[in-house]
Amino acid sequence: MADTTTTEPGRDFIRDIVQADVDAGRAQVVVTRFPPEPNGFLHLGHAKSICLNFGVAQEFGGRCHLRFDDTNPVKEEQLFIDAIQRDVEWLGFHWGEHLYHASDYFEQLYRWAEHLIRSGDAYVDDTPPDRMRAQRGTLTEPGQNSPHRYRSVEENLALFQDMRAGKFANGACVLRAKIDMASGNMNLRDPVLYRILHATHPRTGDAWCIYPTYDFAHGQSDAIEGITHSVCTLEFEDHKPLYDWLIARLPVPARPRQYEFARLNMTYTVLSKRILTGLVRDGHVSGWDDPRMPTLAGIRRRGVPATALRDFVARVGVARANSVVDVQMLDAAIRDALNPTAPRRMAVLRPLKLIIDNYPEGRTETLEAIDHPDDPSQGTRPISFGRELYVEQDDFMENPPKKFYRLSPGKEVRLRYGYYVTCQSVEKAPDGTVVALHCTYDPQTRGGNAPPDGRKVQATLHWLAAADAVPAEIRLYSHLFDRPDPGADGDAMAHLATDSMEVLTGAFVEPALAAAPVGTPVQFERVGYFCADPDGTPARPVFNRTVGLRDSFAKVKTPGR
RNA sequence: UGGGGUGUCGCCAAGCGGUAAGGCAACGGAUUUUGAUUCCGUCAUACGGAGGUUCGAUCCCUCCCACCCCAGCCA
Repeated sequence: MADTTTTEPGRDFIRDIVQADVDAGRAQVVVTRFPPEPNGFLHLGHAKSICLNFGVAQEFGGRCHLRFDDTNPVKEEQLFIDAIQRDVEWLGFHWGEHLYHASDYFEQLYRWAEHLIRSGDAYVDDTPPDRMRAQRGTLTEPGQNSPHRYRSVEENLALFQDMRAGKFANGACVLRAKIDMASGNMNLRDPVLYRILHATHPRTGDAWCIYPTYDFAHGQSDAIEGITHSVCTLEFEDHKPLYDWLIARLPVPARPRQYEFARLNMTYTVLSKRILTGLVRDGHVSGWDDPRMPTLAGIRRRGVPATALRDFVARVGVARANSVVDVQMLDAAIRDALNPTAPRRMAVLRPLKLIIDNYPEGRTETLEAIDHPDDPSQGTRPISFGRELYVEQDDFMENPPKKFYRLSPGKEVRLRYGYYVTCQSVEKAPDGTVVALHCTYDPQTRGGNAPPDGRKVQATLHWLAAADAVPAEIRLYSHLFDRPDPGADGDAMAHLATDSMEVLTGAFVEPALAAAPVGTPVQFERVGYFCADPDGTPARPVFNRTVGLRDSFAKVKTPGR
């Protein structure tokens, strides 16, 4: 079970900063953290952050904490807390003893809030939300001070205690930092530090009815844990002055620093928790782990190994420029991870009966197939051959165009590990559809070897003996959205693809695949990488297509594009 | 004349004053019992634009342009 990163971590500006801090002695041990809010499942964007935070800690011999940023009980659930832990571990990272929750610090944060009140840096404001918004000003106009900005310390302390004691309804008042209502940075216009939320928290239950905001919880939690490098995405850049403002005024045990990098965006994909939540809620997908979802759970179920994801993230790199990564980069990383190890098997997705007229009726024989062309140590397996076989519908054309190498009337091809066969005639249904191919085989080509006369064929096809092929359901997935930039016009849902999943119910696979363990990758020769889905049974396995093989013939079929 | 960022090949991305890495994609060609893999080769006189400093600038300065983020008691 080799589960090591295949691509060495690249160098990036974050690692340069950490290196410089280590070299200059500013950081004895490097401590980072991955701080998800448990309000949904982790997706590819989180994978980038996880690989960065855990990766940096690993490379510098430090540690990375998993910390749940659970400061908003109305959106958070235990279900998500569990899923997040499962996904981080699956990705290959371990927090050891360092599992934390912002909610672990609620009491400490409360005391620090009082500290701010005592130093005159925070006040309780009972201005109604809409009025507060008006007073905040706009991007180009300064805000106005709240009439409650200069309450006495005693009054603020009493009010804040009353907030905690549950004497007020939701929204009745908040605790605000007293900074600068005219600041060009909106985050400094007396930001809210605490709000009243009479809601049950997944961990603290009903112990609290006031909760710290992200701004008040995050930096202080970092400080408590001794985080040296607090790495987050670009949109928090404007929060850094506030982060620093709070750290500077509170008796915190450490002085963490925040650094920002660009979040991951990918073509034909949406990495917005809001939209992903909607897809699940409205039943557009089967769940958070639907194989089409860009969630780690979905990607895992699709059959993508964690190594591929780590490699992908390494290939993408870390920078500060907003960018959109081509999904094909992910596909390439997946193929590169799977190709060297995935055992080869044969499966016919859209079967077409092939009858070998000169093959003795009732006879069957056992042939030998190689499990991996580049890795002899994987060995071989027996496969059965008979008079009636299945081949892929795509591998036959009655009137083939110029560069079609596969079967057509009069054409000879090789059946992989089988024999050379030549198509002699076509059997059609009354409506004209081809129902079977009648062929002859050359007994001298057993195993697929060239005959004594050295005759060559242009194509080698995969096939299955009709006698023991196992019926299977195969699910082919493609992009959930039908345009490269689904969110560009602000309505991603309008670009939900209608054909993102194709279910093939009449497929067949090798007998050995009936018992394929769920999630284990296998290559269906000439088709792609697949893995068994938990929906299947030994009698009727279900396979997910992880990713197709590169197909240069597709370009011949549909040039341009 | 709000604040904060970013602009290097079709897509990512190195580069940190000395004359444009790498990956993906694409395109040739070789090998091939997967039109796969592998292997060889091609693919930025050019770094958003205009000035300037310098022997020399993608890297420094000035101005301009474009795009992204911020007006939640979300994170």
